[in-house]
Amino acid sequence: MKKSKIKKLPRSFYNRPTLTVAHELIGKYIIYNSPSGKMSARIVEVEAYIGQDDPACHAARGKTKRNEIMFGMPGFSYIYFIYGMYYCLNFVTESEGHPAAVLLRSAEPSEGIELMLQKRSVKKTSNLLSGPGKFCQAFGLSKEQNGLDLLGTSLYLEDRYEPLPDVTTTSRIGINHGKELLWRFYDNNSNSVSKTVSTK
DNA sequence: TGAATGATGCGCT
DNA sequence: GCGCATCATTCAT
Repeated sequence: MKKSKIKKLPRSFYNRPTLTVAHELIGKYIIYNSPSGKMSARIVEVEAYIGQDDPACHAARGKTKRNEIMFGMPGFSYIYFIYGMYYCLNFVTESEGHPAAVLLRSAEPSEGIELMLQKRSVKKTSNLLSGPGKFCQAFGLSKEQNGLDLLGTSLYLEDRYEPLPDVTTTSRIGINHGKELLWRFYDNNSNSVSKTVSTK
């Protein structure tokens, strides 16, 4: 077995300001030991959603059955159903009682690509995980995986100590409120980003 | 290359 | 009912 430096991200990684966590998540790896096998991918695009003052955050108008996981401890998965057919995966950040999360928007497939292609057939792998709905479809994530502890053995994130990516910051996508906030982060050198924004 | 649109179901007013 | 942290397809340029 190859000796490479790999470390599962600890609870303390998530228990920090959400914008810091979001920025540092670019270039990290997500691993899912699914019922059909192991899958992993390199994160290239995320967005931050931060409680009280963020009108686009699900938790902005208080705690409900749907968003209660965001009010809990950091380092858990928050998965919600959207537009009648897709799921989106978030990582809960900041301390308990402070609702915030980072939305995983897109990633580059790494291990278990065949498994992903069984759930979602595409011509180019650059289109396999290049969107929040696409990612959950390929990984087979649904409400069953909502509220998983990211320090468990099923779903977790790793730091593989690769060179730090060149990260670009823009406004978030697909929302109607809080558009002015530059809370979207992506790897400027990846071809798997969900939507390119004119950088003029 | 980009704009418009339909699919489809849940949570909240 | 309406709106939604989306996507694939269709049609126009």
